[in-house]
Amino acid sequence: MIREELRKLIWKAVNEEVSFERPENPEHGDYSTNIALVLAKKQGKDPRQVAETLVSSLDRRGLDFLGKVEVAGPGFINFFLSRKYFLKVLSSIAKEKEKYGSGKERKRIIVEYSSPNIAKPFGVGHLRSTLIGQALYNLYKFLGYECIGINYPGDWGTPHGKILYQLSEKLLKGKSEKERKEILKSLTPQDLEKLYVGFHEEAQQDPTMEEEARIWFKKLEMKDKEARMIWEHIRRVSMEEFERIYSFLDVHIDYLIGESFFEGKMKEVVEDFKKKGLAHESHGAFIVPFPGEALPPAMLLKTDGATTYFTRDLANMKYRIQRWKPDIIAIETGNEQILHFKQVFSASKLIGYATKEKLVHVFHGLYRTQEGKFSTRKGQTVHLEEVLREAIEKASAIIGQSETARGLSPEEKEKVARAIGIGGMKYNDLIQHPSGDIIFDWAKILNLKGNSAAYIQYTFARCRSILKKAEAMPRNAGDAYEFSKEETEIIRTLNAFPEVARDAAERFSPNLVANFVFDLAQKYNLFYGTHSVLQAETKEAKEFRLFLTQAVAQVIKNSLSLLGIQTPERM
RNA sequence: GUCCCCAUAGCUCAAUGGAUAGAGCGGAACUCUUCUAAAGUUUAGAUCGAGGUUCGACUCCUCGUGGGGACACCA
Repeated sequence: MIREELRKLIWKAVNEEVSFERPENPEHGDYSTNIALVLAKKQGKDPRQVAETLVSSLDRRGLDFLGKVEVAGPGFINFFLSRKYFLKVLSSIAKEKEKYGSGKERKRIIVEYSSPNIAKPFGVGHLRSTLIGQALYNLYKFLGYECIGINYPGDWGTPHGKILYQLSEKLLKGKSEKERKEILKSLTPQDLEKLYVGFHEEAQQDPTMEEEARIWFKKLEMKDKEARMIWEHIRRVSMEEFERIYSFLDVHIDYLIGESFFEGKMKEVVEDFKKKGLAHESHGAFIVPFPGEALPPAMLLKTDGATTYFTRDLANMKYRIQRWKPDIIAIETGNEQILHFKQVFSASKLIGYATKEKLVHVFHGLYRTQEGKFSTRKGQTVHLEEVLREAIEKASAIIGQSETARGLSPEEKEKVARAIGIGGMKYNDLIQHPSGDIIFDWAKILNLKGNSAAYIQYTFARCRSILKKAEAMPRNAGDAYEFSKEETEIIRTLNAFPEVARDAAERFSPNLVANFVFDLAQKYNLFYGTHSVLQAETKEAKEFRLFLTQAVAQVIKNSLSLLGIQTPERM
């Protein structure tokens, strides 16, 4: 990557770490650094002077990617890439194809994401973790990391007492053994949702239900056969539902390790903390303080001796680090868990479960309506499939009118409609930085114009269409051709892709990739409107533009695939 | 009460401390005998407030205002 080369170049000259930016304005070069401003400040000199001196001392031997280097403004040093290098970018893409931009990091990362709750519906809220997590997984894999994706569903804890209570009271009571089996076997996710919502409504009138639920969970913890059997059915029904949704969304998570998995592993954690004197008794509970860290203490054991999710997550950390020895652990959840993970990470380091591992909590904001809160109670949940179905329908309608899709079979059209509908849903989420709340807006998700997945997919299809109509692909981009402003802009953008992928991974921000690919598509569409590829003025121009078009299609595909979005050939 | 997240155009979002704060939607006006008009062009429109640090602040610091969340027996 050029950024690294330039860094080395400056390092050789002044022994300083520098950062580069890619200026929006092409007049400011392809890369720019403010190093002279920083140095001038330190040395009390004139920044432009410092910049000039630095530029003249650069050892440019053998660096044929570099064009002119100039000092501008208050003392920026602007680097322009050479024509030769621009052509090389295109041939690299042609050669490396889906590998263009990828890396060879030999590190290992665990990404925990999705993690829905058993017995609750998979709403739009859970979608965020699934999509962001999957995109991060894809990104790190692309950079060469060995990725371990973990789905950590909430399949344990008092909420499950509620559903156990509901099932046994409402559906199973007074039934014969055979009937009970039948009922459990034919249980649907909708049944579970109804029972769960029903519990909260009824518990308002009858507070004793909460106590009953606790008793049921206690039974489950005590390995009561009956409770266990019902729980397993609930778990199965939920997981089947989730799997169905994952496969619909084209999401694949390597491991399914739920909270229940750590049931037997928490005693050990409590012992570890006791042994090292890192936890103490307080008001009958057992807590871990964080001296000097401005964190409130976290609870390891409740007064009744039961564990908490803090205990569970510590067991989880210990297990993961021992089993996989990762370099990075990234956990994707809602932002309401920020404090919790600060505590878990700190405690993991205190106790020594984690040492050199980089622990990252990637948190996302919640879905909201424009008016305010999204009330998940009382059936206000928006069902994922409802949204998707509508998105797909809308795409179908447009495909029906599309001239170029005319030759497609109904099955193919359906496939394209799905790619567009699901892509739109994913893009709507990933275009935004994870941390903020996200407004649930039907119009925006269903939007097929402007900044949307469909716009980018459409641009890809345009490229593919041109390439198919061209009789032959040129071997290289034609040296003789002097490219235009629009074409230069596209190459500059293509060159940025490997760096964007790295920045997005490093900052855990898939939205950088989404922004990038939209920008690329926009630039190609601008080019498309001003230049003809197949009817180009000269042979050289045609060859160059075909080569460029091919490169754009490839990089759009690489980018969207990082986001988990498909690129149909025609639409 | 303490801590955390957020605040940018009418709406939804961008912008590793950099050069003229970018897009999309919506509004107004245009461009299909021309490789896919799901496109393109033109146009109006914004950094919550007050201080501070800096050559330079949407970005960093302090104090406010507004929205959301967490803070011992829910996860």
